[in-house]
Amino acid sequence: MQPFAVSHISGRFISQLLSKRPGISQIKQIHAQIILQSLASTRLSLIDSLIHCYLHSKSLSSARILFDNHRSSPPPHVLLWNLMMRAYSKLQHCSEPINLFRRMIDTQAKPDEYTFTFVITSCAHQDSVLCGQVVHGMAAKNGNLLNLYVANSLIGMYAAFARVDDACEVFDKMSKRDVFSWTSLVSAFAKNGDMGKAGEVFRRMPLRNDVSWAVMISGFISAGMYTEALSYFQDMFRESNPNEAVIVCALSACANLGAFDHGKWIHGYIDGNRALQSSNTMTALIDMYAKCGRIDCAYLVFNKITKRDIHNYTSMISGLSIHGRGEESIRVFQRMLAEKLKPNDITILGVLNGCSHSGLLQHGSLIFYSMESSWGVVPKIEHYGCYVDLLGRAGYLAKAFGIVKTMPINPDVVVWRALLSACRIHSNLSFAERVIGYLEQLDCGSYSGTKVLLSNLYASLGKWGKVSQVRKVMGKQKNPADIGCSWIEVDGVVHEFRVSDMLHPQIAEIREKLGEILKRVGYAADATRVSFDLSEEDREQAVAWHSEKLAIAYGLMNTTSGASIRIMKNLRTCEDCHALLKTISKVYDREIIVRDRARFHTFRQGKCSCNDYW
DNA sequence: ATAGGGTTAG
Repeated sequence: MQPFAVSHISGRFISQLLSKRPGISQIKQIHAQIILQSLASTRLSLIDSLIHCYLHSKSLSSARILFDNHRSSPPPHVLLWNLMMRAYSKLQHCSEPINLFRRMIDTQAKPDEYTFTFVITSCAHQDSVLCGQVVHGMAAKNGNLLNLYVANSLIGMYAAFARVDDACEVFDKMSKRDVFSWTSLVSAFAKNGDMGKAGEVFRRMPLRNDVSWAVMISGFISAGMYTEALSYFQDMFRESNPNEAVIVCALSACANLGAFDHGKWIHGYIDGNRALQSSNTMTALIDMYAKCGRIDCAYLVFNKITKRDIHNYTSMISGLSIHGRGEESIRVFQRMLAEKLKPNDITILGVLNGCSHSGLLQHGSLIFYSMESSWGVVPKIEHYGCYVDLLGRAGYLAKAFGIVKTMPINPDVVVWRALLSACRIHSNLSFAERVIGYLEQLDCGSYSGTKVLLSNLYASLGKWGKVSQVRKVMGKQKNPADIGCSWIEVDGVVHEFRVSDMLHPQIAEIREKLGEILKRVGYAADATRVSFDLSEEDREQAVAWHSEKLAIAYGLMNTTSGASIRIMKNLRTCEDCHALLKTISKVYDREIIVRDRARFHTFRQGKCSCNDYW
């Protein structure tokens, strides 16, 4: 039977067509012609070009079929292996480049510097240090280490594994380095949490670009050094303009610091740059405003978005939740479902959190029990933690304990803490002791993490003998990151206070003001309740120096324009401070908003918005 | 060819 070929097209002409990298529908027509005219057997290079074209139009599966078929008789050219590997190495968490590399070695094909760059990159995407080291060795044997790209990708791979020494070794042996080599080395130190060294290398760089700045700024953020992140963000403007990644990072720093004025400035900058207006920046803006205590501004950003995606919704829902606006959080969630958007695990976590803050047991239970069947999201440990928290806060201690005992994942410290927290809220010591008894029986590592909570529980019930008993078992395990630390933003400047630190330039003034406040509100600190981690001698000083109180003093001293003082904190508001804030809000007639980790408490006229806290 | 990103309960 004759093929339907309308006219005969020469192999040479097809080759020319393919070299122009046509679109997918044209490629398919040309592919059909090659089959119809049996050109594949006479001109093998046509298939190679065809694979090249399929890869160019991102049709990886079509390319793969052709590649696998023609591989047998004359083995494919290195270029073709490389092209296939490059395509797969663009996908993260894909082991195909390594599989292809193995097959390539088996067919006696000789890898070149391109091959190694792709394979090394995908070793970094994979979680395989060992694989990377083997490939490193092979590249060395092949004499490809002198290639700039190969060495750069090696530094990048060791950076991904936070293997600083290996990254340095490759870097030191290079004869020529570019901005990629330097940036990757900075990234290695940053991934390792050593921002001091990262900064050193960063300053030594002969040339920096926007990515180099992004690596530093995001490094500071993962290290929890938000003030430093913002200061680098400001320095950056002298050299280059921030890109989307940097903007998102800077907004995250503002969110963590509660730096509203700074965040607002960045918002203005985004409004003036079309290139920065993306779903990512909108999501980060919503999050920033919510975490700065300005849910009204978060709404404004959210409502202005024309086509809202799942991340925008997630950010808005979580924002409403930390503000204790559970009903609204559910309403936005339902609006999202009506728009046929499928929630992800974090969206569900956000809405569950909203339910637990607002005591919406029924809504929360419904979402928790149907999340897998309705949206295909398998409950993770975080969701269990949230649900246990929801049940516990609502007073269903036995039901919550039942969930913990029967859940399919091993409960972690967070879950136990949520359960014990609920016991504290409902002043149910005997139930807490039952939980502790159960935990001791299990004899697992999670017990130690709950001791702080148990001691807080005893403290809130005035059982001081029990408190010191538990504290003794805990011993000294002070984590520097957990030391009391508060921030307050006044006129665009973020002021940071730590327990017993004297670094603030106005510390003497603030101290004086604090003394005045304490006297005026008739406040007597109960030294037995604060800072058990400190020695006896330090304790009294620590009470007076407690970072949060310093921040309040500074706020009262300097917030003259508005009635409200906003304080952001990374530690649990301690009990005596809570009492102090109530008194101050009454005596000074100020509204005080405190952020405790991710939750807001508003103090107004001697009352606190959250009644479940103590 | 090689480097960088947010949304998470307590």
